[in-house]
Amino acid sequence: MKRRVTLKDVADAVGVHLSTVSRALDPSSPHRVSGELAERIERASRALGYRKSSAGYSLKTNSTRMIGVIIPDITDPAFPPIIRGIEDALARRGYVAIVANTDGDARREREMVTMLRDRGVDGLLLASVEINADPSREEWRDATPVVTVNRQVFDSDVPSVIADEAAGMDAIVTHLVALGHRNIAAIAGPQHLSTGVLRQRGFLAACEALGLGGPPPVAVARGYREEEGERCTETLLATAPPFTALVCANDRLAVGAITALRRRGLECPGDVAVTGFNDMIMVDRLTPPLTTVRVPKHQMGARAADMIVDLIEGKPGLDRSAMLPVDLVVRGSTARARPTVV
Amino acid sequence: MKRRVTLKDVADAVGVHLSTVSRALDPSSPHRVSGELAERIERASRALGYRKSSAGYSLKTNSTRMIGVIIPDITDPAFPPIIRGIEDALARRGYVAIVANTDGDARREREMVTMLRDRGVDGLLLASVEINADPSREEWRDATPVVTVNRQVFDSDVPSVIADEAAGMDAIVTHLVALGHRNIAAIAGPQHLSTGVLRQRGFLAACEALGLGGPPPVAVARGYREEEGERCTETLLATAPPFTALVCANDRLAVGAITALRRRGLECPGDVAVTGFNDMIMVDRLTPPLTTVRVPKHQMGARAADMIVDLIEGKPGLDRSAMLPVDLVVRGSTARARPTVV
DNA sequence: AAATTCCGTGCAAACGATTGCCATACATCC
DNA sequence: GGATGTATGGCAATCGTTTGCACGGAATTT
Repeated sequence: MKRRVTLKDVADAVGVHLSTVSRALDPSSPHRVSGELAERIERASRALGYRKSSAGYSLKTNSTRMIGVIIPDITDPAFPPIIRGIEDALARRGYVAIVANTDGDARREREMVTMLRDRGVDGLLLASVEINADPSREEWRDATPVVTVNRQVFDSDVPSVIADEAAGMDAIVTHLVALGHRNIAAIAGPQHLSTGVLRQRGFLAACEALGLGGPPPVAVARGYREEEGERCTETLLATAPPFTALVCANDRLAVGAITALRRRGLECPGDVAVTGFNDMIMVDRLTPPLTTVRVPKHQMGARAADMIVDLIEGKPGLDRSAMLPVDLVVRGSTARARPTVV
Repeated sequence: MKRRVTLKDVADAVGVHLSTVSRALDPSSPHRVSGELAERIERASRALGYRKSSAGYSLKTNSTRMIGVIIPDITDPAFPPIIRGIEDALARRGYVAIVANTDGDARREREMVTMLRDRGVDGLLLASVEINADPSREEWRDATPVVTVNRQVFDSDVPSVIADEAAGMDAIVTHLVALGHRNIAAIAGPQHLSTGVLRQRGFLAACEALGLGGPPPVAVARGYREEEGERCTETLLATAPPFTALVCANDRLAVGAITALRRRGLECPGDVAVTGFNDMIMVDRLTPPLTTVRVPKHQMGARAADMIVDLIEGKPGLDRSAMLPVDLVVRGSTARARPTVV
């Protein structure tokens, strides 16, 4: 068990003071050390295998170069691509992520936040937030920078990076209408999440803009889960006027919807067209492949990561928030509407 | 920007020395402090909002309570459940994970390892290892405990937690044979990964044990990806003798196989039965739902996490390695063999 | 030539915790 | 009653950095 190599060790090897080594090794030091000496120090430190102690560094600078990432559940296919984007961008800037799952529980979210702050994270990326501001969050926001990703809190100045939900919904409805659909129903997402309300608003606005008349039937899901998609579909089938297309707030809901439809003897897209949102993994392999909106998940995570690091390092900071463009990806779950309505 | 509360602050508040506070707050301290005093200290620390500085703690104790987790790609649905298991178990014991992706690149794996060690992780969980030992790993294994999860390195004493691959394959082949299949082909996984070779061995052994005669045709995939499943299926279709069942080393390969089969006008399970391995998310929603082997992913991660913490904390350590039982889950992608062979 | 600025380096004080050792006080034992 | 323990608490060293300040000498200015 050999002792670790410290600044002092390489200082002694070169014959200078350890503070000089510290400065020589920090390229951004305001205090320059002569070129030749820096060279020798560089060599010695490499030869001895010196590695800066992150504990010592953190203690002194009060910076850990760690970012806390809080998500509902890493097991939901919607999140891994975002996390990957975060990790990639963070790595480029010398940071790492610590991710924590809340399972959608607000209390657990608070626990995770304090746990992460205790660990000294330099900033927090929240993919778990609900639309109404958490008052306890305001207390520490000045101490720990926060940006939300994929979701946002309404009526608040917490920076966020989200997708252009409205544009996505507009693209979907436009597509459906072009296929001849006039009777469109929807399954909305949970209304305490920004994605849920923004997508629903977008859907409604698009229907209105395209002159579909009267408010379309919508069932609202209690969570982005397949079973909820099934339940909402049953409800719609039982209570709503006949429809030829079903717009779902998210891919998993759409998957559930197709299951429920099929169980009722209705085929997709033959009898009813179904659309998703997100373009998560595997939906292109379903039968039928799902028509959906691709949200730039990796880019979204990366952008949020860059944003929080900018905030932490006091960089100029281009924008305080970002809304990323989305693409409609047409696959097999949408087809021309049958002349005869179901 | 108010200064953080330190041990000294609460010590001053109570009127004792800070070392006493340190002891009072550490339940496992061998040095006991009187009940009444401990009580007052406890109260004061809570009142002042004291939180131990993890930097100070780490510097002094040389322990960060962080575990590095290295995986190929968090975006592959096979890994999030394992990671979740790791995180849950780690959290129970006061640790957190830092996960890094390698994209299957051995050089990147080494980079990530040094990055994590530089950050001072107390241990490493490797889901990225290949079967042949990395000599560079041996150097630091005494300094940083390692356990591999989901995969293992052969002929080495690195502790590992894996699934019972052989039993899984045996269950599959047995199931298929019971359905009347006699001509079974297989798509094996990459042979530099333990899952790849173990599952193939298991498959071959099962075929032999069930007296299927001659070595069955197998194509080996270069990676656990859908496209590889497609490619291997094409190969098999073109070069192998006719088969009624196709055993795939993993779910994603199976998904690709079904796609390729369908493209050739062959239906699953009507014309050929297809099986996967892993039971990843969504495979129960495919058409047909996939028959596969469920590996206890969450438990696998949790077990590995507990194992490495035991190693770190010098706990008795029950076993050095573990092999978790698996279950066959029969769904729609397997059916009775047609009398007429394809 | 004297005065002023730089530049490069060393010194030492933090940062916040843990822990071996010492001191005190009191109980216990013979 | 003296010796020996046994709790309890204080002291100070230590972990490895960063960084403000001092200092000497060289370069530049007046």
